[in-house]
Amino acid sequence: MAAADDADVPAPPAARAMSAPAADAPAHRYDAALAERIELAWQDRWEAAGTFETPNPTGLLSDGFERVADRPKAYVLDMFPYPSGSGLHVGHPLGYIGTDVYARYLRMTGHNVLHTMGYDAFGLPAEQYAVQTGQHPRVTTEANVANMRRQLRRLGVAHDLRRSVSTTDVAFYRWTQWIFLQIYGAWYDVEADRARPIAELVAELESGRRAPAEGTNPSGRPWADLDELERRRVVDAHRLAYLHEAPVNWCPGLGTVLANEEVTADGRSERGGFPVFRRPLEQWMMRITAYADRLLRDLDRLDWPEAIKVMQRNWIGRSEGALVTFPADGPGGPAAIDVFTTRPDTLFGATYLVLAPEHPLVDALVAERWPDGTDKRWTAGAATPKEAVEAYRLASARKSDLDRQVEERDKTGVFVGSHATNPVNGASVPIFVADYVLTGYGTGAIMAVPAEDQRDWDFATLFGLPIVRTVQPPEGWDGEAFTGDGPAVNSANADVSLDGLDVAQAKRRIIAWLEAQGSGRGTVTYKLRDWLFSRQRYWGEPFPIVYDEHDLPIALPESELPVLLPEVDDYSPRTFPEDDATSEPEPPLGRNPEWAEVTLDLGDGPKVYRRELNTMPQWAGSCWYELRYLDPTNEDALVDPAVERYWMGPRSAEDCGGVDLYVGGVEHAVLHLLYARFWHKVLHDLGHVSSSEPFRRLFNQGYILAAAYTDDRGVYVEASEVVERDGRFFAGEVEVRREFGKMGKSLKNSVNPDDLYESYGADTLRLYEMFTGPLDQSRPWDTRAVVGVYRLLQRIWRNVVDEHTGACHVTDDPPDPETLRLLHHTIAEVRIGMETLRFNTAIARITELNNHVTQHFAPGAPRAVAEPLVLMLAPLAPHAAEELWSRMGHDDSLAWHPFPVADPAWLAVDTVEVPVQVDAKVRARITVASDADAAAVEAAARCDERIAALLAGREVARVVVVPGRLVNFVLH
RNA sequence: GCCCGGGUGGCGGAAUGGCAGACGCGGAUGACUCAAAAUCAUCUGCCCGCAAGGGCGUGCGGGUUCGAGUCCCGCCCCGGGCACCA
Repeated sequence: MAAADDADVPAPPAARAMSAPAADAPAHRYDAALAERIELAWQDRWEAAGTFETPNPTGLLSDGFERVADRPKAYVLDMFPYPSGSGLHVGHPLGYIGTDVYARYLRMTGHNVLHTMGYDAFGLPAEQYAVQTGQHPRVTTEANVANMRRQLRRLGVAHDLRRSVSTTDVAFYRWTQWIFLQIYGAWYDVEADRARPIAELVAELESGRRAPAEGTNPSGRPWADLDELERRRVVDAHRLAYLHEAPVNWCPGLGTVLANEEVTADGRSERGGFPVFRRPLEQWMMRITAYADRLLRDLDRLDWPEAIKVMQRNWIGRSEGALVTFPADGPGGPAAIDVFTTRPDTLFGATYLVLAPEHPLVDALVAERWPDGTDKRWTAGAATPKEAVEAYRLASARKSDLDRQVEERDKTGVFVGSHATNPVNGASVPIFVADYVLTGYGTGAIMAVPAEDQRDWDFATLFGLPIVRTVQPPEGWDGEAFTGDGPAVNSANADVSLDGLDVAQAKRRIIAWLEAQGSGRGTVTYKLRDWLFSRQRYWGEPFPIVYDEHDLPIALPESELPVLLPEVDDYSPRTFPEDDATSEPEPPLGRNPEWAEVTLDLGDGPKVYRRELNTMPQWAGSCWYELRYLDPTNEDALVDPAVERYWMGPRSAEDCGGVDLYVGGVEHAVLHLLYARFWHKVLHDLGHVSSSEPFRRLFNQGYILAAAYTDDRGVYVEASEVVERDGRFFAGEVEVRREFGKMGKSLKNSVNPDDLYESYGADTLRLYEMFTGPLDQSRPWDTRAVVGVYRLLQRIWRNVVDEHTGACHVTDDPPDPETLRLLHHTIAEVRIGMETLRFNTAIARITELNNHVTQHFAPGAPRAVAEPLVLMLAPLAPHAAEELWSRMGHDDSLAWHPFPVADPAWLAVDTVEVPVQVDAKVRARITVASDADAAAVEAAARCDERIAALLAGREVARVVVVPGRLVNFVLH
């Protein structure tokens, strides 16, 4: 799940931040050196005491559960990071700090909190980094994971480290392979609307209760008449993981094929930006389309940002319409062309058909010669339809998606030489091949209605095809295709008339008619395609699949798991010039011939089998890691069902269950989040998990942006080396241009957290990142501004600890009522800030309280204020808070101490200051009893000198009094 | 083109339809200091005014309301997603 900027060169050392400790500073001032001592000491204590180890209700990790058994549970999760070779920059931990603050707050408010962090360590970038450094990917990956663990520990995040996993751990990927076997061993029962074990399908086929599903039995003969191999093929065609020969996204520059989701809109690889070409290849596919409707429907049950839901809805792309069959006369005899349309109401205006170049019926429809009088524009100058179609197909296959984009969508195509019949009016319509019709969507064939579809209009105009309006455009319409609503026209035959109906009515009537005629039916289509699951890569999970002498796949039994990733001489992928569309994928696992063939006894005695040489995509591990965190040491199951039910189970009949809070970036809106939902639903259907969704609540954190600088070639220069002079920016003597962008290697504007620890400490870094804005917002990094929260910590410190002696100097003086009112208001507001993930406002309220304490009680604060203040600080700056707590005489960690509760008695106030307005402009403020009624407040307002002067001699038209809020005198 | 977000001081950002700019950075002035840093104190939206005070202010234009940053309509700009999906 790595973000795109993670391809890997070690970062240059970032600039040293400033702030050297003053030579004559008091010995016990809170400075960076003291912060470091405190932080390292508390990190050791937490670890030694197992402070953040979270017990399960049962199983290996259940020690101590009785202590938390009556607490509500909370599962807080960060998106699985990829352990980058260059380590963290200060942008990465924004979300990790946020979840840590929230999780610590939940623990202090009485929850049993599960929070840990693992590593998505397989995949392309790890492999590329290893290739660059000449080391085995396992070596570099493990070193990167160790470095990231060190950096996170230094940040003070309260993770349960016993639960930390890496996708590359054999003990982890064994279960990834096991889940693959479950998916391979399942099929989708459309009537039951869920996946079921494949054995149940076989039993139903055997018993005759069920016939093979449409498209799974090419011979068409009944199951009973099929031989063993034919039966295996039929069963395999039902599986949720299946082999399929189809055009795939081949990326020569990366040397692998990619999923649709990994290809950008302009036809390039999301990672690396290399061109992607369509190329037919047999690959493993995941039948995610079987879940399209449930993935769409269940979005309504999720507490996710609306933007993400919209992106998933768009990606799934449900559209309702109709399948219509057009009979055709091919040279080889009659054929039937099924088209999908969302506008069956426009059928009377269909004046030609278009098939995608790869459509399987094209060959059967190509005529021997051009019909007499064929328009020259339709032939592309070819002597015969066959020549024209072949040339066109070749040309479009050679185009990458990028090329198709560049050509500004000028319509191209050729006539195949034959005609079809429009079922509603018997009209003979010409059949074209054109690449504006896509193979993978609908049926790969359309009926073209130029009057109501702009694409068809463009094509019809270019090729001189007839245009018949079937929806009356409004008065004064001067556009081309009309896609709006209006009364149907020109839409009647002897049997049925749509004329005068609106679009929705016309659709219903024509679908009914088509169904009665047997010419079509209403149907639903999705944009979502099945997920291409094979990669020609070394650094991924091997498939638990072998092939027999018939080249048919066989699942390895569970007892053969894990299938270990073999050693090979050269694990680097075979890549090609990035535009070499004709290159052939070559999986690196094939370089170990001893591994590639294996002798096994799978029930028929020892036989030689050929192993699957592709590996799984990086997404595989992140599809289920949240389940493994629950029960990471379980060797008998991916997760104990009782443990899953406790942490992720539904809370009510309507609840989908899942993680209580999932925090990560928007970039995973369709990739990871869709794949993970799909796997989770399969596991749910097969009875392995009780939750039907993995992530009940999703929150997108913003990014840390930072200034980046380009020279006059537009090349980024190292931001830490740029200096500002008179509002202009220079790298050495060269003037550079400033811009702002997401912090990362590509913009050369990374800031290393290690430098911040050295200059200020981890607590200051944590506070700074939380203070600059609400968690879901991106914000620019400004090293100069870090000092603000550093001062806050120093001031709090000084209110508790004597800077010169190090002694605690809190007093036992009772605070005055004003202070207590402020304290309890602060508690109430800090709680709101914590619960809404707006930690910036919580920090602001803490700052105000501390400023008040400084002004009224310096040098030492009353204990009755200092203690709740420190407890409120604890989730945000846990080390400093622990240290202060301990210096105030407490032996135990405050991590489990109850969070302060606001006393309602102190939230109520005796008097309030309300503004008095004249004509909605504030002219005075008066202080009144907080329970004063409207008449009393108005009377008090009229008594105010300034107000009295302003009202003197004027007629008051109206008086608005909102008790406790304001008074407004409205004059004429 | 379509679909989402978002426009508030020099900057990051606060504001259940009810005192716009909390809190912080930056800036100014002062205290301490030989001096500087650190620390502390005061001020700091813009304009007019010596002041008291007044005027203007939440992208632009309208509307609803006693009252709009907040609600409604129409624009402009910025960021993101999708893009020949029939």
